Amino acid sequence: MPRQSSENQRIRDDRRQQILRAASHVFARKGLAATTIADIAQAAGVSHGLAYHYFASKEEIFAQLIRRAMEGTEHLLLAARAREGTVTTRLRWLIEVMIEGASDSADDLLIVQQAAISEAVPPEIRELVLQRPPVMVHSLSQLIREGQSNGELISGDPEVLALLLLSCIEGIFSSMSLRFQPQTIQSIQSIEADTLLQLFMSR
Amino acid sequence: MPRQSSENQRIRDDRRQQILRAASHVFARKGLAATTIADIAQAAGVSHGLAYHYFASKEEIFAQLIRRAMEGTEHLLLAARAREGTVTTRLRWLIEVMIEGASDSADDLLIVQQAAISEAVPPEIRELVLQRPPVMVHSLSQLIREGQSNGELISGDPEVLALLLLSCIEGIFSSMSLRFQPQTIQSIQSIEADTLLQLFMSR
Amino acid sequence: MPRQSSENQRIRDDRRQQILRAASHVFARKGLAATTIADIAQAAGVSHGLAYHYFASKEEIFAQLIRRAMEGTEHLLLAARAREGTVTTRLRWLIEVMIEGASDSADDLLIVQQAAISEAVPPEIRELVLQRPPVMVHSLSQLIREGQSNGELISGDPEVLALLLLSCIEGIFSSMSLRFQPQTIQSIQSIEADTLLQLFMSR
Amino acid sequence: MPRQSSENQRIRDDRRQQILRAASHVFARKGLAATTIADIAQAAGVSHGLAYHYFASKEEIFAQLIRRAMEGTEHLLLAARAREGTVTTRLRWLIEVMIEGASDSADDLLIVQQAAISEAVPPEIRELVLQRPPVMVHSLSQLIREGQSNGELISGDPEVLALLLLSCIEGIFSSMSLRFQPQTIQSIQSIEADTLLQLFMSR
DNA sequence: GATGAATGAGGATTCATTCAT
DNA sequence: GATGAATGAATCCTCATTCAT
Repeated sequence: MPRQSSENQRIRDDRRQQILRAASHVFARKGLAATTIADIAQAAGVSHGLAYHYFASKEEIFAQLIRRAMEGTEHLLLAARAREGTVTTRLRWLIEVMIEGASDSADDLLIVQQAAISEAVPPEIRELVLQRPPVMVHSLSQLIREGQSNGELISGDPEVLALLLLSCIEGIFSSMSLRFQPQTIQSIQSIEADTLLQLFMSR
Repeated sequence: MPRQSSENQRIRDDRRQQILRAASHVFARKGLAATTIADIAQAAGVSHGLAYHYFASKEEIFAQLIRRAMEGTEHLLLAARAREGTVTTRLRWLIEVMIEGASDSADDLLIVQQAAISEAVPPEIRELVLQRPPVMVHSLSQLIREGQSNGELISGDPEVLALLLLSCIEGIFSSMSLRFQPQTIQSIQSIEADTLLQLFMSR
Repeated sequence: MPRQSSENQRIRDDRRQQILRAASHVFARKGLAATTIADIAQAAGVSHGLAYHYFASKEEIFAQLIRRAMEGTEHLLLAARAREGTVTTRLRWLIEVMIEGASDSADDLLIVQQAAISEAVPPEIRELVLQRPPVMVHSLSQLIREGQSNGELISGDPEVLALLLLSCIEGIFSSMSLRFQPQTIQSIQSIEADTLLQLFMSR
Repeated sequence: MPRQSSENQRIRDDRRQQILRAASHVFARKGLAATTIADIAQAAGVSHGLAYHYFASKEEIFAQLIRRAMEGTEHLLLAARAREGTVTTRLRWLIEVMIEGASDSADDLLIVQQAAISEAVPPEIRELVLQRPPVMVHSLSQLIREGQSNGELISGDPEVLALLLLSCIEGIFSSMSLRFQPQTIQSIQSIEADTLLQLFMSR
């Protein structure tokens, strides 16, 4: 008698997650090109054949991770803009949330960064990745514009300032992923939001 | 009549540079693993066999580029610390010089970044790359400490502040390499140094 | 209540036939090596696992098809030789029956042809296939000999003439399987038997 | 000093031929799907890597063989139609030449046959192969028509008769390739042309 | 009986590296 | 110095086959 199809579905879902999780870890450390399917399968504790049962190719695994990694970030900016309070407060919230989240999803961040850097990733994935920053810059610039009009923030091209802030955050992410000891991360998180904010506050 | 050995030497040097330049370009775009010797040779306009006259392996080319890329950055910090003027002035100079330099050596920066991210690069190269940031953080922290003691800069763990500044600069480099149109870079360069400085100035 | 064993047997037989029929179709179009068990299972509308309930391997399915395909042809020659009438009449009957049958079992014919051509089919199957033609040639040569001795047929080595006839018939089969539109087949069938006969009639 | 480019060209041509020759042999015996590049390389006495130096893929080797195999056949029919003499004479010449040629290029013939049979060969190659027969049938039918109008040949749809003749020839080829001992081939060649002709001569 | 998840051997293909010329 | 033919290790991917359910 065949397995119940619901049971099968559960197995499938489990395995997919298991493989994706392992892949995320390995891709983050080695990059797309240097990672072999065997690496991923071994990290996931399955045979490499099974990886192909669930994903068409190494690239597809990578693509799915990228998609998953980018889903979250979108909302965050909209949420920040929709909040109550001064622009400064909302910006602080945004920075805090992003930096807190960073340590949870360090692998995802590294993967997205690699995808952004390397022309070796398939074009359709790259487009996905390269599209996002301009969108985010634009969205953030709206919030900055608002802060400028009520005098909270310094003047200057809002798009440029938004890019500056996002770049700094990205740089911090990168440092955190690569170089921080867990205990250092704590102390950083507490200091950064406030300090970064100084960048933009008028005085 | 055999060619003069000095003439030979010149040819050798030219070829080496030619290959390194091409390699820098390709590695920056594709990463170590995804770049083939054939890619490099083609970009340099030589046969792939010739690359092995001048370099022992693909990794060695990569390693040489990394070494070259990191030579400059060392001095910069020492130079900043040795300068005349207030700490603020010296920090501004440092940031300006780094950001100006960035657009000249965008390829180098991307390569170093990849080397830092990816475990796929040979250990001896990675060590080289991962050693540097702590050294730089420490060196910069000395300057910050000086600024704190005379009240120019805000208080806080100098190492953490140094890391924060370097991370921001790195994030900006990354954005510049990947996303800026040439004309945008101009406007960014003018705004950033001053703005970034605000991070640390006491008020 | 367990199913009646006769009922079970019927199901088993049905499934076997279903799989063999599908396999015949797919093998005829792709050949042994290029056909996957998944192809066959899909064409049969069953899971690929089930194919292994009924057959030990892909090769065994192929072998069974070959055996089945060759069962018929044997009798035909004996039947022709045992018939009443002139040799010419009996030859005409033989050719007609073979060519009529061809369109019903085009898939089988293509499979046997592939088995004959390709060294990639397992030796024991190949032997089966390669054994047959000599036997058929010999059997047919007896009939031809008879026709020669009573002056109906032209002279010449009976074995060679038999081979010639069988080769022509095979060539026609092949053309019919591959290239004819259904409607063309009709008109061919009517013309061929008589025309082919001319090959051998003395004049 | 690099090798003279003419010398290189010679080597390249030699190797290509060497690989094609070996491939022809192996493909003829095993078929496209069951043949591995390693088989071909080994038969050619080169490494499998080298095969990829000269050909993009297994399929490309196969395609080149198909193209080569079909070049000759075209001309033959035109040549036959352009000859002097009765239609009967010209037909005999055609058959003789084809059958003589067959033993020289048995491998090519088997390959073309497989390509015609199997859907596993890439579509663009298959089209090439399936295009030919209709063209040949039509061309031959012109000659037959001529023979009918002057009473040399029996009546009947010229296209059908042309197909019949070509099918017989193909069947004979097939038999010759697969089953004949070299010495038998001789005796066959002498008998067939005349005998086959009988098919079509009016009486 | 029936399903499909799981494995791993096998085969296509790429590419770093060597070496004769 | 320079070229590119040649090799083979490494890697992607497919698919026959097994087996728990």
